[in-house]
Amino acid sequence: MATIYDVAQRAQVSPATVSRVLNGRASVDPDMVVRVQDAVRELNYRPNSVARNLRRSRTTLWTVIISDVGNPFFTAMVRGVEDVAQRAGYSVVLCNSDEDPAKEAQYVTAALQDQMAGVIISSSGHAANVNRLIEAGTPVVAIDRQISGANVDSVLVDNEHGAHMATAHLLERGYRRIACITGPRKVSTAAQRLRGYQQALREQGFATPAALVRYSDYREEGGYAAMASLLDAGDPPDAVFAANNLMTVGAVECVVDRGIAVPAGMGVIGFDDIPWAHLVRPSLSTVSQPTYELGRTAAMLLAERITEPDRPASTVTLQTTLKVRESSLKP
Amino acid sequence: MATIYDVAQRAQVSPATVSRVLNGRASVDPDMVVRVQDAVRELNYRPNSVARNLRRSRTTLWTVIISDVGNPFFTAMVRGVEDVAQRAGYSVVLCNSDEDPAKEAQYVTAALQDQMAGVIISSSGHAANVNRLIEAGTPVVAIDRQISGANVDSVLVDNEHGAHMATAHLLERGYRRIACITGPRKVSTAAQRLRGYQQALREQGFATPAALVRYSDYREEGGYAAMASLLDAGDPPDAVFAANNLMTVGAVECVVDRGIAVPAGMGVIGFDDIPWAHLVRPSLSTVSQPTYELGRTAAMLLAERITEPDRPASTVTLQTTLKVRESSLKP
DNA sequence: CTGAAAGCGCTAACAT
DNA sequence: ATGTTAGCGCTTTCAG
Repeated sequence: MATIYDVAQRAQVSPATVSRVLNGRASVDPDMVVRVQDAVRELNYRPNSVARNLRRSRTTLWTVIISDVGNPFFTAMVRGVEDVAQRAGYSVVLCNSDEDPAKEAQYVTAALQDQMAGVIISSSGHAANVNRLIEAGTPVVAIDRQISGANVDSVLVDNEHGAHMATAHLLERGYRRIACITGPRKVSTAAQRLRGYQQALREQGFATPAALVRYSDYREEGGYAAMASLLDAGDPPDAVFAANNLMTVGAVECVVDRGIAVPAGMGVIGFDDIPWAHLVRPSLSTVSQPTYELGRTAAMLLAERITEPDRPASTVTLQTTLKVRESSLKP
Repeated sequence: MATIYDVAQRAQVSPATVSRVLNGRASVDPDMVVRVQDAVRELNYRPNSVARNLRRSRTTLWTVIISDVGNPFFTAMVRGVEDVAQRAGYSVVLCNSDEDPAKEAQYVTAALQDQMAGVIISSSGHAANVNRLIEAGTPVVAIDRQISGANVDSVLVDNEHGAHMATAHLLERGYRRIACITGPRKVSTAAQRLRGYQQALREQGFATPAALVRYSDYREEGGYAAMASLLDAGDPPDAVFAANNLMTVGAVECVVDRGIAVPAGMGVIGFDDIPWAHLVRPSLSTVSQPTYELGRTAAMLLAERITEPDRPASTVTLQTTLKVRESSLKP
């Protein structure tokens, strides 16, 4: 690979001048500019960004830490991040923590070592990781999941409200024993969606027995198992609200396997869409999230924080929408 | 951030010794090892990998270039890559080319500038990009899509055979006017799957009229449009083979919108699974690919090429499986 | 406006 | 076995 010295030599100028031409930061004699550009072309010179990064002590890389690449919710979100990142001149390193705080910690360490320009994180719960980044001065944005005990830019959705809508809708349709399958205890969205569910029940004068609540893992298998456990317990539910898309799929599979009809024998509604929800029979009612927009917003917040490191942290909350399809329509 | 000099000073040794302890490359006096380790801990020292990379003139980053992050096929593949990469000490930068050769070229340029340790690419067709990498000495593995005119390690599936199985299955079930919706002309998988389809027809003595073939874009909307075009032409098909998962979904949507029954009025089979194919009604018959394994294999090949740059390029072809579900069962 | 020179933090000869 | 030293390729003062 040609270096900046090769270009300088060929263009009969100093390396400093080549650098100036390349970065357009200072004014350079037009003749020299042309000579440098010619030399760059002739040598097929591309600046070595590793050297540049070392010198500037920053990179043009963002780390995005999500908890499940297998979940279309996160990939759609990442798409939103990438589109903004690319436009702003950053590349995105995608990291999959698998809901494992240890893996998450590893990725945070890597982000620190690699001098990442910024981090967007959907944290599995512990504030410690995020605080390490903040202390090191790395710009961070929390996405999808709140981080208690860290003062950080955040992009969230109205989880409580969404869960409330879903539950109220089931009540309105005549379901009376409504169960809730929520996510891991440490994850903010799990707690908030559970709270929205409980509140909707209470408002209508219904009890919120713990027997109808299951904490699970936001995965398909977890949703299946939780549903099985609800059905095996005495006095099973007549409807279920599942706190994410994959668990909804798992729950439906379980219900189908048991030969229970949806929505007649069991009403189902889930938080977050799955692709092709409309092709599934019965089609799945959901609380729909602005997934792509979530990513875009986080990316914009990160870009802003990078240019203005000292402004106060802000939290953006996006709205969810109730999508009533067949699975929640009690005949 | 603490540097290696800070650690050296605190441990009363030279920076070189700290480096040796950290990298475990040479033998160091046990006492010093302990002193260094203590200093590292006390200063919370993490090596700056940008500096390390510059010095070693290589990084521990892989670039994975795929054509659609929104397609679960690619994300599952990436999961396979990541699992192997992480174990081998590499991080993965995921890049989304959106089937756009220009975007792909940008990412290749970035990979070159950033001194990426290796690249796994599902190319949109032009060998030029891949050749730039090879000429620069960057280890490359082609995944999912063949690159003609480049001598490169490749991991593929038996596209022709898979398409052949799908088409033969439709014939066997009694469908007689079978259409094919394939991918972009430049993409190797599109050509191969089309060829498998044609061959199966010819073997059974059927014609392969161009009127029953559509080139599309491997996207849901494209599948929908291609199906619409097939239905609007005179003498419409009684079955369709779609060359990827998203186009299958689009085709089914179109058929449903037109009020045609699947599989009675229209048989449908697709290449590559979609998640929850079994929940969709009618459930979709598919040619299933070992997606995760594809990623794993590519990653292993890349790791091997990095350690042995001069060995001859090899091509691994994985098998596909016919998954007969409801959508292809003519009553 | 331009060039010389100093380093960013680390590793790998080389010397001891 | 350990330390000294010279860069990796680039940007950015600082002089001129």
